[in-house]
Amino acid sequence: MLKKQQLYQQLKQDIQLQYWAAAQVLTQQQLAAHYGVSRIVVRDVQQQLMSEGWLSAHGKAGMQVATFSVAEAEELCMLRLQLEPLALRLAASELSFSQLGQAEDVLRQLAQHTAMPAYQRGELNWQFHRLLYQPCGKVHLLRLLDQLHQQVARYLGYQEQVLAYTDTSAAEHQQLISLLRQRQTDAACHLLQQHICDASALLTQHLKNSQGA
Amino acid sequence: MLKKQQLYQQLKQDIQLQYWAAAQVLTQQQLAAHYGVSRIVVRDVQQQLMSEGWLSAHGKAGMQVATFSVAEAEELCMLRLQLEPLALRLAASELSFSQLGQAEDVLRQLAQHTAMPAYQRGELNWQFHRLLYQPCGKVHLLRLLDQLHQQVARYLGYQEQVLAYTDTSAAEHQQLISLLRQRQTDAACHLLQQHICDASALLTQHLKNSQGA
DNA sequence: TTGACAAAAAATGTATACATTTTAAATTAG
DNA sequence: CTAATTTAAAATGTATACATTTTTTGTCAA
Repeated sequence: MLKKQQLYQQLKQDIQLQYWAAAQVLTQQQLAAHYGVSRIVVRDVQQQLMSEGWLSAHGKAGMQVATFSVAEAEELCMLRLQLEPLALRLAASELSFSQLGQAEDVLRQLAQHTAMPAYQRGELNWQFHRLLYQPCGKVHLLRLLDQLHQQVARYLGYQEQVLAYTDTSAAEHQQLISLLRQRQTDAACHLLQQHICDASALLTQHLKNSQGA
Repeated sequence: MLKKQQLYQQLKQDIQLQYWAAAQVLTQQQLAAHYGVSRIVVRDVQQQLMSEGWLSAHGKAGMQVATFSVAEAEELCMLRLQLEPLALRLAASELSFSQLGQAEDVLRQLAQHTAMPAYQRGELNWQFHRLLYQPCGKVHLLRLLDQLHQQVARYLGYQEQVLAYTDTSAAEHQQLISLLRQRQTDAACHLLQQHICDASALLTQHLKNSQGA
């Protein structure tokens, strides 16, 4: 029960850290040998990672490490832009002060531990957003947003550039909280929209830079 | 390679036709024995169907046939309402006349073969919509809409009541095509929105009825 | 040299077998 | 009789083994 979950985490991270290069074709046997597990486990993880977009089918046999494209990045951002404000709007009236407090605690963690590795900051950042959406109570929407976040995280690649992104947004995060506390839903949603736009711009810019290199 | 796909189709259909009742707990062994395949195949299919919402995890072991709730149905409809007009808007300018023609052919099939089984009509209905969205070129969005359609199909349960739904919408479908042909994108999107609203109302009504029974 | 075809190698799909975990039953102490 | 603990049964996770498909290699004829 742990082996599968373990391999899932490890393989995903190895893809994100580009140990396995984008577009590289991997075989079940290769992975099974490399990680010291049976092919069965690899198959399970493979299917999961394929459904999450980390791997893609490659012909009749084999799987390919997902590649990057500006178009895909823009699509992901567009979907975030479409769905996250919706989630926030649905959640806003349900948000308890305790939940807002939780979200603020996450922000404080981000502010205090400036030396935290990039991927951890990324996770905390999403945790913050997620806490705000949670009370909307729409399971499909929330799962969808989780998937989108994963995809975007793949693009960010846990690079240190993410720092710039999370730092810039710290002020916006605080403002978002205070708007929500005052139940100014419209303003909060609008700010969130802006916030996602900014993040999107940084992502596509980052992507264009790294593709040029 | 066919056995897996075969079981996938069969099991999904059996769930939809309520051979396996909602909320029923199934074991791998049970299914393996019933369908005459190895547990490995069942595992693969199980994971796929879980990610598509037909099955849900049930404690530490076992899987449960997904249940129905008005809230979930409404959420699915809301997401359709949010995303399908978006897809149509993005696709509208790219839609070729040949593609519009294809869509019309599907409509004609629906109109001619009135005795077609409900599930086939449902598939054709989605094929029509899908053809209109396809040219938007957003792979994630399209995959997402496919998943949503699957979920809604699960709710419709291939019951004959679906007929009412598809019949009512025939006129709207034609009108949609003609608006798109004239590149009246705004009007087309608005009509689509209306169309989905109608379908949603029928779905939730159908659900409330069948739950009362 | 090149292209097609045949044979070998490798990879995947599937089944069986074993190990571990989970669930159910049974026994016993209170 | 109830509750807790132990024991047995069943289900799942994982590995190995076999069958089938896919890919590659190598040979031969044009």
